[in-house]
Amino acid sequence: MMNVSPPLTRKELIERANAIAGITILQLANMMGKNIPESSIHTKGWFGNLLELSLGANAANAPEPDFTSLGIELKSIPIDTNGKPKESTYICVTQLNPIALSSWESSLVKCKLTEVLWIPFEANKNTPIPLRRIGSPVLWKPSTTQKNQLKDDWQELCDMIVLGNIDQISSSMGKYLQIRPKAAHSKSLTRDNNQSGKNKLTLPRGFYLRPSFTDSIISHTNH
DNA sequence: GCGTGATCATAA
DNA sequence: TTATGATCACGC
Repeated sequence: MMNVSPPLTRKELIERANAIAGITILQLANMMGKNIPESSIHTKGWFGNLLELSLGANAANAPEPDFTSLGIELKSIPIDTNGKPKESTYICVTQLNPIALSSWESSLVKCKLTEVLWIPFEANKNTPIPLRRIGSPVLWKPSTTQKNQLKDDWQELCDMIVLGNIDQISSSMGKYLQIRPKAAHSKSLTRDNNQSGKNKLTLPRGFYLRPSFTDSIISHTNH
């Protein structure tokens, strides 16, 4: 399998992403010497990993942006035949300690969403995986309005956690940013280390962006 | 278990 | 049809 080194500049990263825009998943897999899985049931995240390899992402599974030195996060985003996001987008784990909950400015969500390279790809079930095409990349930084929207949601949700009410959080909360389970299974447990959490065990959760938010990103920038 | 990459499956 | 809650795989 070919090894791709990290891009040294934003420009180089964008050029790499533009170079694969329009090709199929089969073509990219061939370039990287990878076999395409039959089904995505047991290979969730496969395409995201293929993209990381082919663009030279280097953060591995560390809680920081994929292109570490550039501070840019990579996100693949499945789109339907109308170009709309098919799924919400996972951002990061919901940390349950006082420092992580103390301010938006120092939060992992803000860090991950400082700058994102979105790579849309066709994901309608009627198209065989190998024939699905990769779309044009969108390099995005949140606007002031978007930042405020995300911050408001983050604050509301984190306030609940700080008050010891994490188990009252529902996925329906948050206009654009939501908290949902992120675990191996529904019986998974993690410790709530925030000061009002009384060290209770709770289901691990993550932050996700709703499709309405990501749609505004990818359809805005494309025309 | 934690954090990464996400999508599945069914209730609403 | 859509969104919530659940789940799959992997490195460490």
